[in-house]
Amino acid sequence: MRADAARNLARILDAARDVFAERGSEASVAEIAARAGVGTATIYRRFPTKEDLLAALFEQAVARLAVDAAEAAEAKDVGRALRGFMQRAAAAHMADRSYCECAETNVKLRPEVQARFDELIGNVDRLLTRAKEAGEVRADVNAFDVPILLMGVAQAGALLEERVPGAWKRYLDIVLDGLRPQAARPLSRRPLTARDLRPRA
Amino acid sequence: MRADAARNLARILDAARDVFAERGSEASVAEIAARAGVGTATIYRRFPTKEDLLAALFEQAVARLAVDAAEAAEAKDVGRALRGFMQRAAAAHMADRSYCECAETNVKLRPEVQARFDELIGNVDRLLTRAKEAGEVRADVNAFDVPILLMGVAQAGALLEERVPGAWKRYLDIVLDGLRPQAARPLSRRPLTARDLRPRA
Amino acid sequence: MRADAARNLARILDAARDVFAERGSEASVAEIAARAGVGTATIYRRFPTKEDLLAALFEQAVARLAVDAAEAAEAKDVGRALRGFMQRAAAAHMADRSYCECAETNVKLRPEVQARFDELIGNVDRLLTRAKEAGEVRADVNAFDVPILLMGVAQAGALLEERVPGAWKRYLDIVLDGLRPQAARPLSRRPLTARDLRPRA
Amino acid sequence: MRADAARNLARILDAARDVFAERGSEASVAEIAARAGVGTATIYRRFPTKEDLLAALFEQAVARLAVDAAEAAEAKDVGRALRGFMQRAAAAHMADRSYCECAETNVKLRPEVQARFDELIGNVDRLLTRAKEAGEVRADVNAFDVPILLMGVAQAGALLEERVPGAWKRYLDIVLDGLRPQAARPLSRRPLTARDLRPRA
DNA sequence: GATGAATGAGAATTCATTCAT
DNA sequence: GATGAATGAATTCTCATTCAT
Repeated sequence: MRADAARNLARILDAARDVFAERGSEASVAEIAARAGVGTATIYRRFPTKEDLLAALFEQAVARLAVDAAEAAEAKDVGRALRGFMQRAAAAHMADRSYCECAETNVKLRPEVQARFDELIGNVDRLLTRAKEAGEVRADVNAFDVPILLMGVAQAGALLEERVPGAWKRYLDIVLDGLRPQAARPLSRRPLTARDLRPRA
Repeated sequence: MRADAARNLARILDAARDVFAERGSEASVAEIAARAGVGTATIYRRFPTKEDLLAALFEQAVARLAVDAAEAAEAKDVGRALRGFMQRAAAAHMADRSYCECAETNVKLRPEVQARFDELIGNVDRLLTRAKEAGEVRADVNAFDVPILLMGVAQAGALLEERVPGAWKRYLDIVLDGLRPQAARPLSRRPLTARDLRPRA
Repeated sequence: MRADAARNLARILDAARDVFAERGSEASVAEIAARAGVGTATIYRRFPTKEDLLAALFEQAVARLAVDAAEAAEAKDVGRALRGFMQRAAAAHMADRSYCECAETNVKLRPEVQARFDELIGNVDRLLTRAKEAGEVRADVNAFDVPILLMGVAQAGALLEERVPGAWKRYLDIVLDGLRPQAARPLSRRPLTARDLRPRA
Repeated sequence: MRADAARNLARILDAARDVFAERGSEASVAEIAARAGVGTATIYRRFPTKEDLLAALFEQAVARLAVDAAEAAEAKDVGRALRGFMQRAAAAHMADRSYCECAETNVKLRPEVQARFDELIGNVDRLLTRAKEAGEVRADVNAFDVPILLMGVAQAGALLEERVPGAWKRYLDIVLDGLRPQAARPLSRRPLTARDLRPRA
């Protein structure tokens, strides 16, 4: 039954992704089970807690961002690559209502999520370093700023998405301009460090 | 009994403001009633629905922003006034967990809220127009962009507030720099119009 | 609605007493609600937790024992009074399947239950002291031994009750004989003290 | 495969013994399977029902008591032997949280358990007869009383075990004194007979 | 007019048992 | 013969809203 089990797991993850994306993280496990065509207990076999399920999906999402950032960091035109990365990332945030909700909760403190997040930060750091060297990005921002700003763009965009689909792109543009050196004024607050985002820090 | 009733209403609104600010819009009506020292039914007499209560508070909050924007629009140093307004507004967003939640729901579509929002937009428009004339703000943004951007800053800041209090100020700085003409690139999306935010539009 | 509420509370307590007595403490709140003719939420309004409900009933039961012990302590024939008290107490244990279950759990650690238990112990102590003076009870037992022994008799009796109703009386007789001085051998363990039964002791 | 199957059965029984002893009869089959290193279905192949598994273990436990009683019945110092048997038996009850729970349910009515129980009763009867002849035990008790009293001691002891380990020994002492002739008063209930404990009797 | 008691609908989670591989 | 995946039924608890006093 390895095959069937794997298929069921995939159906659960797919269903959960869809349902959480549509309804947010408060969607009920029953709805996911119904969409996946399994009983709720089947979900609880794989994921002892609803939060575990959310964490698994969130981890995957962060991992996808990390991969994308890694590719962007290698691109020839680094300014273009940075913008492309942030556009794709923001679009991914927008497509999943639960993404930002997970980032708000302690889901983000789970070690497996932290590991992916560290990868993401590392890759973004490489991307950003090159972008600074190319004069595309102001010197006083760091990799931690990027996911924060993306979250803000996505949340603001979510307010409008139903009525003005894609409006978030406008706000991403403004934020990207804010990252350019040309308009930079001194920032009133220090950049974040890894310590700031660690549990109990 | 007019006096008692009015006092009760005030206590309800105060309690609801506190509770929703602390716990978010999912706080229970019972908790608000307890904090206000009234029965739950007393709340339901004034506000047929929990959402009606949220809307009343949201309306007040938007009204306060409108007043602040009006004052800012008259200030001598318009650049400084804009930044000051946005800092106070973002701080207000941060202080009330329910604020952004209301903006996400259809609370924002209620006519009384719309009226306040129109005032806010009008005042921000005056502020922004002067700021553009002073060369402080790029020409391609409009008043609708401001509350959107504030919401994004506040939501991003909320992610960090517990661990890095005040971090939102850093992100507001970046957004403010993004609004300056110096780094402006063409925006990929048109600005919003009043029609975009009307019900059924 | 004071009257109705009080009536409902009484019905809840009566129903809970019956259901827990019959089915034990694992009976479902739903069954109690059904028997009481109320919704489950009504029960949760009065008793935030199922355990709170159990504790309230347990407290009442201990209180009844305490009253009975107080009366017994005043009786003329102290030996007869002791036996009478223990018979009635054991009968009460037998009539309520949840009684011993509560004594096993941390329900017994609740302060309100502790207070009743302290009363019980105090009254039993008076009863026992007089019984010792009258030569009816061995000197090396104390008041804490009494509820323990009663529990044992009741639990043993419960095994038989369905098939041999009242068999517990036989075992109570044997225990009562064990408390008499005539057959006393040194006890291998020290008596309990109040400290032993306190939380964290 | 005979060997593997036998090994699995042994592992299941060992694991079940441990788990039920620690957690009581409400421990989940899944936990036992995990501890045994087998799948749950393997358990269900051997034991169609969780209760069948409990019964098998209970049968073994009763059998061990029967053996111990047989040895005690042959001992030179019969009073000492009786006390020793009851101490060991009570200790065994204490060490297995599920033991008394099984005795409470209809597990005890299964024929295989009955057979073991009959052995136990027979051996205890021999032990008791000799003890009566030696003047160590009152004449009006019989073998059926012994397991009942042990159960009572164990259940009472269980209430205290966590806080006052070994306290049960004190209560066993009292019960043993109650079995001595010196303090015997007439018992208010007749002794049990084999018929009382038969199914449907 | 105010109160707070009552409730129905639903949420997460658990577990003995069955079934497909 | 063994496995572990699947599940239905049950359980505790929550909350917005209505209703009787």
